[in-house]
Amino acid sequence: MLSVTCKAAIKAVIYLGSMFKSGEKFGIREIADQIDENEHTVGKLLQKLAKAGLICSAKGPNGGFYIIENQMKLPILAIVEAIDGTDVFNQCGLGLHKCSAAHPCPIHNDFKSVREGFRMLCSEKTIEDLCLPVNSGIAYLIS
Amino acid sequence: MLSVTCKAAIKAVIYLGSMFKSGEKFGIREIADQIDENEHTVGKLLQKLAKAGLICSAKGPNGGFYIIENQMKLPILAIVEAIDGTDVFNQCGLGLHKCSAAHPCPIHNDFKSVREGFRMLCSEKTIEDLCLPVNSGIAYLIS
DNA sequence: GTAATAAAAGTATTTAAATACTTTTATTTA
DNA sequence: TAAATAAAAGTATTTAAATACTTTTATTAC
Repeated sequence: MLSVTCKAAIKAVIYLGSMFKSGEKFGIREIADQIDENEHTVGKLLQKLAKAGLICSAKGPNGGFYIIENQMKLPILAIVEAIDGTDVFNQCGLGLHKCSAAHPCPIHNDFKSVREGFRMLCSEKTIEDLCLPVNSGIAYLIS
Repeated sequence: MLSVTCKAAIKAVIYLGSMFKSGEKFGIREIADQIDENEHTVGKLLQKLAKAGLICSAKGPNGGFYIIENQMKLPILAIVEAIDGTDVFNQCGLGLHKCSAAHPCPIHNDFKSVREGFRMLCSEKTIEDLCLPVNSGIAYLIS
């Protein structure tokens, strides 16, 4: 569904969100550790997210990544679009390059429902929403 | 969601199914052409499907691949399992190695619904079902 | 203003999936 | 039985994503 990098990005942002109240900034290494993902992959993706305005970053001593109130309100759709693009939400279930209601593949409608369900999930859940269960200890970013 | 190879496999089997009544056999090249997929990829995948008993094959002159009545009754789930395995139906939406109701990721339940929707689609739709719209010209295997 | 810190940026390597190529085996037909 | 055909099988290459490494830039603190 989503690339490894994109799933890591969502976890990274939820991690920053769950630490929002601390007012601290977090380094690449620490974030990677907390979400059990590759440090280099996390470094690159944090850069992209910062450039896209989905998180904030600060260079130098006591620098790192953090998130602000407005960013907490964003749906995870914003992260998916920034990292993987919008293809996930449009691609044909059987890989037809041009699959549409007018020229459908044999599973067009059923797969569309699945895809729409996923899009719904991504557009309805905000970072803030997903931080709640993490902060209350009923959901995790690491196994 | 599914690998390129797996999507090609489903299309290949639907193609064979849609040609079922002809009683003919079809070569790798022809199948690849009809579903607009790479010839080599299709060759490999047809071998796998034949070995898994999801389609039939015959060597030599007038040989090729074909499908029999029983195989038409199989759900496309059988193809997915043979090519991509069962991971698609179990993997965590955020990539946690062990994500469960007891130790869930923040999108556990919502993603589970999406995944279950897809599993439903795969286990309910048989080759036969998906050949119908293709044979009546209202669905396509190629754009 | 110098040293230390940490992200930004650019480049290189690794890995797995996809694609390509080659050889072998089974089957048919003449 | 020999030639032709087509899948089976094995190996090699390519490609894109992931991971690794290096250099640059900005910021802080002394």
